[in-house]
Amino acid sequence: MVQKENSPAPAANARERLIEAAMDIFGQYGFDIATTRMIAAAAEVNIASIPYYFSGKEGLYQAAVSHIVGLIEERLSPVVKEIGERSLKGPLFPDEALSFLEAILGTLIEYMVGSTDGPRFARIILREHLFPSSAYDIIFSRMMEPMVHGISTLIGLASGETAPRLLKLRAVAVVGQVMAFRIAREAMVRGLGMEGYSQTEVAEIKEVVLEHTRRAVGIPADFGKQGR
Amino acid sequence: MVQKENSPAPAANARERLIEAAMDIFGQYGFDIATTRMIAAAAEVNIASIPYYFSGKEGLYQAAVSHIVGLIEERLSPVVKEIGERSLKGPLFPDEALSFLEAILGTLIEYMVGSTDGPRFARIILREHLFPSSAYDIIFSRMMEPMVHGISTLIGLASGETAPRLLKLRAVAVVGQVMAFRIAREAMVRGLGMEGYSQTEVAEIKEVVLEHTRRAVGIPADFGKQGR
DNA sequence: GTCTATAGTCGGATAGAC
DNA sequence: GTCTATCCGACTATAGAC
Repeated sequence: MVQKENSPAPAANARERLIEAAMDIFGQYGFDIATTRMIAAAAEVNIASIPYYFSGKEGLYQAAVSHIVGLIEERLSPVVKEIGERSLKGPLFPDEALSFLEAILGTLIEYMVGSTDGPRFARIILREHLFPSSAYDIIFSRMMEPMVHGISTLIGLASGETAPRLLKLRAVAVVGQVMAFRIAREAMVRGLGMEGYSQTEVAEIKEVVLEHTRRAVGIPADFGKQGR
Repeated sequence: MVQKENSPAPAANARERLIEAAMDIFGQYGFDIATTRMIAAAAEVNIASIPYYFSGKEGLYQAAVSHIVGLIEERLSPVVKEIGERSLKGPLFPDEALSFLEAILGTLIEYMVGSTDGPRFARIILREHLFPSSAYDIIFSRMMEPMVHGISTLIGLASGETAPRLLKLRAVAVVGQVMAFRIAREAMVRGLGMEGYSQTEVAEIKEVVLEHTRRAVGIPADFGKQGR
């Protein structure tokens, strides 16, 4: 697997390198400012590889979005799996549903707001919501739909609320709080005089969002012993 | 003020027409996809007028952003004015602060989520948060900073909370809920099978956000008679 | 102050050698 | 499968007539 020391450098596995670089560049600049030249340069791969492997810039973009969604699925999979296994043994108790909900939101915040790569990926996701492209289908069907469905179900189980529409609205509002801190990062950074969120800030954000969520869902502070 | 019926059509007040069209086109397509040709065509003005009046595409964009911020200021000005006048007579009571807060959020939701032009403008605002350009200063200093400051102050007065940092985080989370419904519009529309928000949906959204806000801020349901 | 014509730049995709 | 060279198209901005 060692590369030739000579100049041209064949750069094997160009496909993977391109996807990696594409997530980075598209995330940083957005679809239309990012150029295939930038991406090829970052991947240290020839520009012609892009139409070759992905039949164009747009194909590469879709592949990158798909990969990002995969990363998020991966992050959430432990909790999702746990919920699945627990559900086999019968319906969740409210306090269980609540702690699953908190686990999901916590993971989301840590990844989308806190980590170094998450925020860049979050930009792509959010951008697709503002200006949906052909890649939005991937985001909707593999990420937004399952997430809103899952969260509204958990809110229902935790709160006892049953109206599905109301639950969906609550779920969107709750997820929206998480996204707000990603979107408002710029304003927060200026207004609070930070330069990006540190671990402390992420912890504070998590605390506020989880507290709001518990309250919004109508769960009293002394919950946990009730409902059984 | 009547125009010549002849072909070339001089198109007076080109400046205003350009700003009007720019808000529309930039809002619909985003800065880089929107072209000066589109805007000039929509404004029924010659392309060369753009560098002439605004010294380029970017200058026109800034002018459009500034105008949008002005429109939002205008929408909120009645409440802001009322708060200012009331504040002269002494500090606000908690229930007064709450109802001002609700008025502001309600206006925001109606305009940014519900109305026909608001959502298009909201796209520009949100986009600037994801990919700040030279126009972000305008948005931050004339809109985000005052809004977060005002809302966190009102939350403080309504809830009795005093820690400024916590209040700011709460304010961002609360505003984030409003934005969530603009961002998630696409997903909501698909997931709930609507096509755009109707008046009914806007009312539901308003109800949910205001309810969450009251609860998040820690105001009991039977509030209003307390604190005096 | 508004227009036409054009210059100058750049990005994406293709052709074809290796 | 990777590379070089090149083409084509599109966009912004400028020059200069009216």
